[in-house]
Amino acid sequence: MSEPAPDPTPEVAESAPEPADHDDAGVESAIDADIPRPAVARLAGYLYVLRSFSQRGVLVASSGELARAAGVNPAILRKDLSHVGANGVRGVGYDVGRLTARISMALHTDNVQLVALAGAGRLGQALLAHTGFGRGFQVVALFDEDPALIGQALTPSGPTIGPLSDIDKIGSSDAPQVEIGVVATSDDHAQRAFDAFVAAGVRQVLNVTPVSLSTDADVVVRQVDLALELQVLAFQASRPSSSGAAERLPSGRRRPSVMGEETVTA
Amino acid sequence: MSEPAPDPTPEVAESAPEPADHDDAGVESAIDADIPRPAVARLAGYLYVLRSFSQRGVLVASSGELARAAGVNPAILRKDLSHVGANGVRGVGYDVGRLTARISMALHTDNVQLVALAGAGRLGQALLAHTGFGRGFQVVALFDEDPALIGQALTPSGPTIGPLSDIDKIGSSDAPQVEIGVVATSDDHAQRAFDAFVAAGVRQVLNVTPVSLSTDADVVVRQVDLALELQVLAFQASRPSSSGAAERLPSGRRRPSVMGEETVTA
DNA sequence: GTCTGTGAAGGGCTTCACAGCT
DNA sequence: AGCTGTGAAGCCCTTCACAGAC
Repeated sequence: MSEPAPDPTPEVAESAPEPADHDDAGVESAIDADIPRPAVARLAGYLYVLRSFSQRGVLVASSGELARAAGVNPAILRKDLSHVGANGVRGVGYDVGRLTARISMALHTDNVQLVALAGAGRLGQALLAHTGFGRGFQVVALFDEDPALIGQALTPSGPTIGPLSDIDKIGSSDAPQVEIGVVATSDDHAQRAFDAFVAAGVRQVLNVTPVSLSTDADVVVRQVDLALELQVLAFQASRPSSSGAAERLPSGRRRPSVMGEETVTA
Repeated sequence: MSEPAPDPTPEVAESAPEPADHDDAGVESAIDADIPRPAVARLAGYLYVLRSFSQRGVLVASSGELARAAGVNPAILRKDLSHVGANGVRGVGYDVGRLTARISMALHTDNVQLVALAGAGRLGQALLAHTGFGRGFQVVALFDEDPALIGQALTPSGPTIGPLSDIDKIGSSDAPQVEIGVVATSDDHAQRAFDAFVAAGVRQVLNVTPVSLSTDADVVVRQVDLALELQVLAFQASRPSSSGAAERLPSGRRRPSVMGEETVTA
C-alpha cells in the first residue's frame, strides 16, 4: 500500500471563505493545567492544522488525518486531545470547529495576549509579522536602540518604536497590561532589555537571542536560538541513516520532539 | 518525485574507528555519535557560553560556573561533556579553549556547512544575519518569489537571490554541495520549496514556517515556529506558580528542556 | 465495522549521589 | 579539600494495544 495521494498540487485553494464558526454546545468543563509541556506545543500545532482544514471546508477529521497533517503519531494526538477534554465521536472523528474552540480555550488563545517587543531588527520584525496573524497576540509596544528606528512605526496602526529605556513605561498603570515580553535585541542589549521587562512586571519572556538570561525574579523564560537549531541539524546529518534500503515507506514514520520537531521520514 | 541523481556517493566526512586513549595537545579521540538529541542542543549552547568566557579572559571554568552561565544543572552539564569525551581536571575545572575545540569537533562545527535559504523575507534575513557570525555556516544560495528581491544581493559578497524554481540548480554537480536547506518562505510556498530542496539532494532542512512538511524521501526536518513558542509561553503563564512564597532562591533552580529552554527562576 | 479514549508497557533523559583523581 | 566522571534511581513521555461507543 502506498501513500494515498500526497497531493503535490498547489497549496490551499483560497476560494473557501470559511467563517470561523465557534459553536460550542455548552463546553464548560475547565480542564486542568496538567498538560505536559510537549503536549502543549503539539496542541498549538494542531490549531494551525485545524485552521487549514477549516479553510478547505473539512468539517470532520479523524485522528489519523489530523496526525498525518501535523506530522505526529495518531496515538499521541488522541492523548493530547484527551488532555483538553476533547469530545470526538467514535467511529467518525472530531468536529473541526468544536475541536478548534476546545484547544483555543485550553491554550488561552481565545483571549488576545498583549506583547512587548524589544528589538525591532529583522528578527523582531519577522516575529511581529508572524504574531499579527490572528493567533491571539497583539504587539502593543516596540523598543530598539537604533536611532534610525526610534520614533517610527513599523505598521500603520502599530505602536511607535521607543528606546530600551522606555520599557519601564509598560509597567505604569495607565498602560495596557503586557503579558509577554520578547527579547529580540542584539546580544549585548539582551540582558538589559530583559531586566527592564522584569522590572516592569512582565512575567513571561520569549528570548530569541543566544544569550542566557538570568534573574532572581519569578519569571518564565523560553529561549529559541535559530543558529543553535542549525547546529543541531548539522550534527544529526552525520548520523548513520540506519538501514541502507528504504526510499519509500509503508507508513509514515515520524519522530516528534518538544518543539524543535524532528521529523525523520525514512 | 523524480530523483535526478540518487546518492551513490555517501560522503562520510569523518570516519574515526577507534578512540585514542592518549590525547596530548592533539585532540584526537573520536566520540561516538550516540549523543542524546537534547544533549546536542545544550552542547551548542555551551559553545556560546565558552566564547563569552574566552572573551573575558577566563581560561578555566568549573562545571558549576559553566552551568550557571548556561542556565542548566551542573550534573547534566558534566554528563553532556562526557559525551564528547571532555577532559576536565578534577579539583580544578575545564580548560576553556580545549573544551571549545572538543565540542566544536563533536558537533562538526569546525567545518563550515553550506546552507541554501528559501525565503529572503524578514525571517530569512534574520537567519542570514545570525548564521553569518562564525558559527560554522555559510549561506551560498538565496531564493524568493518576490520580483523585487530576485536579482538582488542582501550582502555585498553574498549570493544573488533567485526564484524558487532555481532551487534545483543547487543539485548540479558544478554547484557547491549544499548540506542544509532552510525554508523561510511564506506558508503557501513552503512545501514547494521543500520539495525542490529534496529533489536537489538536500538531506537536512530547517523549517521556520508553521507548515508541516511531508515527503517520502529520507530527509531530516527540524521545525521551529516562533508563533508557536509564544503560544506555549502564554499557556505556561496561567499555571499556578506553586508555592506562594519565594522571592529569593538559595540556589538557582532551573528547569531546562530540549531547546525551547524553559527557565523558571523562582 | 470504524474510530475514539485510555490503561499499561517501554524507553529516554534528568537527577542524585558517590567513587576517584588532583 | 574541591571537582570531575558515572552508575543507578527516578520521572516523564511516547507507544502499544484493546475495550468501548457509534
